[in-house]
Amino acid sequence: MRWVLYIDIDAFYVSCELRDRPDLVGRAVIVGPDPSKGPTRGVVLSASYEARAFGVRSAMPVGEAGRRCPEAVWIAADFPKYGRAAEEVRARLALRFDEVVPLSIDEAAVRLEAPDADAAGTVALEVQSDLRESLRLPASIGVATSRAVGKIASDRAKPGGVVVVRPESVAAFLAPLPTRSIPGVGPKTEARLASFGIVTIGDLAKGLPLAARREFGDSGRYFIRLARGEELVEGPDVLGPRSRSSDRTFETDVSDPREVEVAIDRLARELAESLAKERLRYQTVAVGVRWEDFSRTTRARTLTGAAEGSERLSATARRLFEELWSAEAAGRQRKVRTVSVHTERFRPATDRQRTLDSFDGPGPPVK
DNA sequence: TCTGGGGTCCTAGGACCC
DNA sequence: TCTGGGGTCCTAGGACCC
Repeated sequence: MRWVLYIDIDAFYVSCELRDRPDLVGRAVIVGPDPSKGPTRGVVLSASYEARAFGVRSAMPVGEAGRRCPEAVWIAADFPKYGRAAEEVRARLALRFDEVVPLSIDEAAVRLEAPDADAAGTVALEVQSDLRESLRLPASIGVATSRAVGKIASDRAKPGGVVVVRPESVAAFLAPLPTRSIPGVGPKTEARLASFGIVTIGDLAKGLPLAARREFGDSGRYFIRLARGEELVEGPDVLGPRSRSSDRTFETDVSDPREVEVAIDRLARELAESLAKERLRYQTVAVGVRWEDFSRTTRARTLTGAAEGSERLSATARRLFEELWSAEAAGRQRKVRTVSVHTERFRPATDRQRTLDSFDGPGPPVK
């Protein structure tokens, strides 16, 4: 019988930091920019369960988190460290499982053949101890026959548990949960469902009124299949990256377009460098602006062929920003909070020597 | 309380083609 | 002269996830 183990590392960034700072185990620890070190527009990236007891949550503005939990120990984020730890987890899982599907930096699913639910649950417990002992990382694991139910089970298993859902119990397991527990249902969809009287997954299992069926379309059909414990079509496994972007939020909102253009140049260079490392060429370039009122505008252009290097990226991005800015200047004239440079439609870079702009200037390429 | 920096997927309209 | 149906590509925006 085929099972899915859905593995989720608890409070991932904090747990990575605690490996280097065992003295902080058991304390309220928050990864993010320390608000006592001056004003910042940052948010909480990860909070230990001790900090969560004070009401601190991921994505909360750090000022709010500092007020809720004054005793917290703050640690600045170290993304390369977390990337390495994620690799360690995947490598460890690959020792035991043929198919390891990374689903985010702190989540992965593996396929398992096991005769019954008890046997699958035993394997999950072994994986959990293995990750704890070999990598010193705490995991929650959901065991089910589909990835989606496995994920929901892993959420219920947090922190540090294992939840096994037998195939015949899927609908009963899900029925009392709020629709919000479904991956893909956020606050907006939850509210739209509630307006039809659908609050729990059990309500969904009964079907949707005609008006709701029209409104939710394909996703509505998916929700109902899930709620009834029917077989689900699993998304494709590992694909290459589909897009890459870099953004920058200004410390204070900006009204001078030249200042934004300087930032765009720098973002384009960073992004081109990261794409070059992965040997990817891009064909679509976009620029996004988040305005002072937090709304967003984007402008995209697809090039006639795949491009690489920062010159082309930067020039295209600047042109898109000019268009976007003049449209705004003709109307509301809001200040810019965040600017982003975005690329997609990738093709592998060729071995042939590329265009001139992969050089930094005359002479041999630097580095 | 005042909201980061990454990403993915979906929808919808218009252009364009057969 | 005014017209169908289907498909793909492109763009913009939105919802959602970690």
